[in-house]
Amino acid sequence: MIIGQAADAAGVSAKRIRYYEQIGLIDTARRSGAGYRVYDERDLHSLRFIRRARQLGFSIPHIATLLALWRDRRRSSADVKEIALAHVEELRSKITELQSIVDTLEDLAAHCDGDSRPDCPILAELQGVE
Amino acid sequence: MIIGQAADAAGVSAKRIRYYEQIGLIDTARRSGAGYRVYDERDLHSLRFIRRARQLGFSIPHIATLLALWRDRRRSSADVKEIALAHVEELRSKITELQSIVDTLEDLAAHCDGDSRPDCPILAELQGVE
DNA sequence: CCTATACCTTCCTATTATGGGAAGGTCAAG
DNA sequence: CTTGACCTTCCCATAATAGGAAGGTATAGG
Repeated sequence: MIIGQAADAAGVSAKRIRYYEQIGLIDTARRSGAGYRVYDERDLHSLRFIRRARQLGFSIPHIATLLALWRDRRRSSADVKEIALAHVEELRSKITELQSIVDTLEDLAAHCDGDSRPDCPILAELQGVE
Repeated sequence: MIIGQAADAAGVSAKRIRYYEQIGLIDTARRSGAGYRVYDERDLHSLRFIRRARQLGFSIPHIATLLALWRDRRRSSADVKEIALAHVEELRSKITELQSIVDTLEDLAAHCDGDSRPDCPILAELQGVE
């Protein structure tokens, strides 16, 4: 299987696969006589694992750790859980931050007439009028 | 007032001010005899406006528009409100997305023993075991 | 056998909004 | 006149890709 086929099968772009190889997230692929990267089912499993982890918002360094744990038969589930929960905490903070922005903007927008007149609490707030 | 003072007064770094000038978000600063950028109160107002807008998560292109509206005495508040509400919608989608990841991870973590044994629903999910 | 086209390769650029740092000029105080 | 704290420009790095150029390869059809 060459890179385009692997990309289709794993649901990632060929570009990404090369990038993951370049940064060392996946092993250097074997090459065909013509220099084409060659993949097998095991590689697809890794690529799919990476894709799912990315979809869950894990960073590539975190995924590197998760991949290592995944391959380690003697891992402890506690290690995995710790990474996942730390990630959840990060996401929660981000959500809280975004939510507070939403609240602020909605409050401002609610007091903005939204008509053709120039008066606007949103700009007033940005301007720093208390 | 030179850049370091303006930076302190406006609560942004000197680097940022130069960057904002470079990309055209703020006007090219006047220069002193020695070539130092010189700022006045009006510039500080703009920089503070930008800082607050960044804190509310507006992108620089959006801020450019908001700044233009802010300076336009004949603006309509509807234009400002529209940008703000569109931004709110983006934030909401992002929050929803993050929240769904949090829900997934918490569910998986709840079923993960988190002990020294290797069994781990989190890795099982990433692996694609249904 | 030749050619088209659909791949593959590497390498370089761009994205977003900064931060870091080097090399060198300037200014104020002591 | 030196020292230190500024300023200047310019280049590099970040995270995780996408896009594209230039050139090699595999395959199918005529």
